Amino acid sequence: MKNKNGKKEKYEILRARDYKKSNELINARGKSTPLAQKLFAIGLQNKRIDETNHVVMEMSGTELQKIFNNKSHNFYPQIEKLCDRTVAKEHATLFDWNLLIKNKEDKKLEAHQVVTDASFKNNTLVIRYNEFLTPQIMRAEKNYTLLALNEMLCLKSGHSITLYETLKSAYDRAKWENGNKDDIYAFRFRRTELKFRLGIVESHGNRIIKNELEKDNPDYALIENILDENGWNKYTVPGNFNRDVIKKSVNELNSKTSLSIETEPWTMDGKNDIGTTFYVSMKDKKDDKNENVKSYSKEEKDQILNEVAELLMPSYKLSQIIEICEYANFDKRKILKAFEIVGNYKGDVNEPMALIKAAIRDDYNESAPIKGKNSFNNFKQTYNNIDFEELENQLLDN
DNA sequence: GCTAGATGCAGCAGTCGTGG
DNA sequence: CCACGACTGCTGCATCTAGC
Repeated sequence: MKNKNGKKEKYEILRARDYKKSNELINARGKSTPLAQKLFAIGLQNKRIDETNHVVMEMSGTELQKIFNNKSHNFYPQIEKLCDRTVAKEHATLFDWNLLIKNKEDKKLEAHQVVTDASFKNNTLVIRYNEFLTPQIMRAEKNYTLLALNEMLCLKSGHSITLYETLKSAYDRAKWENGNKDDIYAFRFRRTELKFRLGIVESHGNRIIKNELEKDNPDYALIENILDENGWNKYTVPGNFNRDVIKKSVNELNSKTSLSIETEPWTMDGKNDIGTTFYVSMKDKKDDKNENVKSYSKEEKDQILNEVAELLMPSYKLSQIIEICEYANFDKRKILKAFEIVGNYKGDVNEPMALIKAAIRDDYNESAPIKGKNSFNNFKQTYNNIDFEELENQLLDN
């Protein structure tokens, strides 16, 4: 956790960041590994476009090892394997990450390989993404979902990561449609649709399946039959799917993220359940505060204070750091994020303490550099940046 | 001293089955 | 519906080793 000088390193700040993912990418069906998804989210912090209009992300192996808190000497070979096209087929690589995306014009499903090139040399991981993703990644300021990197990185299951992004995206949209009101929103998914989204089943290039998926209301019973006939289906017993995928992921999300989720089987005509209804809300910030006050002992508070002080002294006085820690109820994520915002602030900061406190109070959610004082509250505008035409198209799609 | 490769072990994730 | 377990493959981690 600490380098030889006893200082906290910048990956701690990195973990406190958010990442943006375009809703189209979130809603795509496809298969990937948790590691590939995490690398993608981390790489978003340091992306560029190369001369051939491909997005390239570069990450140092040492940093990655720290972000993943993996001290294993087997870490580097793992990354190398991820980049190796020639490894055995059962070993997942970055190149196995495929997405099925609906073309906006003709609504045809297009299969895309997400990563076109990856290498791990000289302790640097370089990932080059398919050109079709360039606008998705670089122009994600419209119609995107803001996701917390630290929440995502601590999720172990790949299903949990996909479900987290899917439900957070759906929640933000519902919230925007309802005048930015925090509430409990319900989302229904057919089981087969979830299997595709989570990459549990694939179309295997089957024409009938692809045709159905292109429709506005696919015949999921037909798709399921084809999957069964060809032995491609998984979780043929609905209860097993609910138990091993839905329940497991929802438990993980409830315990590790800001989402609060309850589920209910979706039954049709009183017959056996055909899917799941998710009731999603954001955990109450007030409750969080109270929990934090209760859950941090004096020793834990001292520990957090020490960690924050190591990072921020001598730029800030100890008295200021104590003041901020107490103001944030020792919520390390909020504290680091707030100090980072002030660090990124381009204009004059007359009263940094006031700015930090405001960031903590509003749980400020935008990690991009702030251009002017008036934009300080612009996290609220996040939901106003949605492209109306896109949204309409998506609503028609569903 | 630092970085990285090899190996073995424990535990976990994903999938599926059984029995109550 | 639930609890539990079997099985497979992967992950995390400690330890030892080797090269620079």
